[in-house]
Amino acid sequence: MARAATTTDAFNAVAEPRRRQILDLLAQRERPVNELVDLLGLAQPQVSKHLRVLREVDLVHVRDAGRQRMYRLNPEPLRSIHDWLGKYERMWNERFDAMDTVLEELKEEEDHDD
Amino acid sequence: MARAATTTDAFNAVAEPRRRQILDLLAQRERPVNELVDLLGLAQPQVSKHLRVLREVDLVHVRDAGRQRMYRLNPEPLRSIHDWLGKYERMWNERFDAMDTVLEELKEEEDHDD
DNA sequence: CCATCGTATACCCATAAGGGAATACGTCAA
DNA sequence: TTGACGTATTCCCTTATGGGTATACGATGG
Repeated sequence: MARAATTTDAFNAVAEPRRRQILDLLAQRERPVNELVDLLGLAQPQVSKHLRVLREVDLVHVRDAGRQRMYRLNPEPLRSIHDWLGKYERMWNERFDAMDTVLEELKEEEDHDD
Repeated sequence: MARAATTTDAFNAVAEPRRRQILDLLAQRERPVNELVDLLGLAQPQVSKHLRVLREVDLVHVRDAGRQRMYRLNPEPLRSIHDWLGKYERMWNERFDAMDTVLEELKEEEDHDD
């Protein structure tokens, strides 16, 4: 089996930097394709393709405006990612007590942990 | 160009469900490979391969313990994902005022938004 | 020193990615 | 109607995934 399709879920869709850029731009306001093309410095077809992926995972909504297509962000699917991260968030925020930390570090050294 | 390597960053590494499962299991405690194999119901080589990816993006640390290799979670890289999501979090939490919401919905209908 | 355990690597395969380039399609202006 | 504009789709190509299977490798127990 090959790698899961980028359209499988938000996780896969968002793994691509360009698509994250697009979302970042749409986070500010609704935009037509050409505007994204200009801002990204990418060829129009690739932008359309990225938008297709984002559409398929429902991260963006489209609205016809004459011959233009206005793309708008739909942050909802990102929530699933955020939810998954939830259980880890405390791990990097939480202040582990000094004892454990020191023991961890010592252990790593003597075991040549990489 | 092909898709970015899974080892490019945490985003790509975590896009694979199996790898998320592995992280979930390691979130509980440090574990040797075989234990993960049993818990995941995957073949040992695939588990080792997934662990390799996770190692390369520094999401896990290894420690030699005799003939076993104990894998431990390192949540740090997940932070970059969390940080990126930060700017969107308010969008799905924030209470948009009723007016905007209604206008949005009406607009979608008349434009046959998909 | 040898056999075995626990893991990692090497191969083979089918699948699809993302960029480039050409082209199809719908809408609007003249 | 025609032509230009804005966008989507198609095709080509290179690359690497992830699973399957076989095998290599280091450590341990006899």
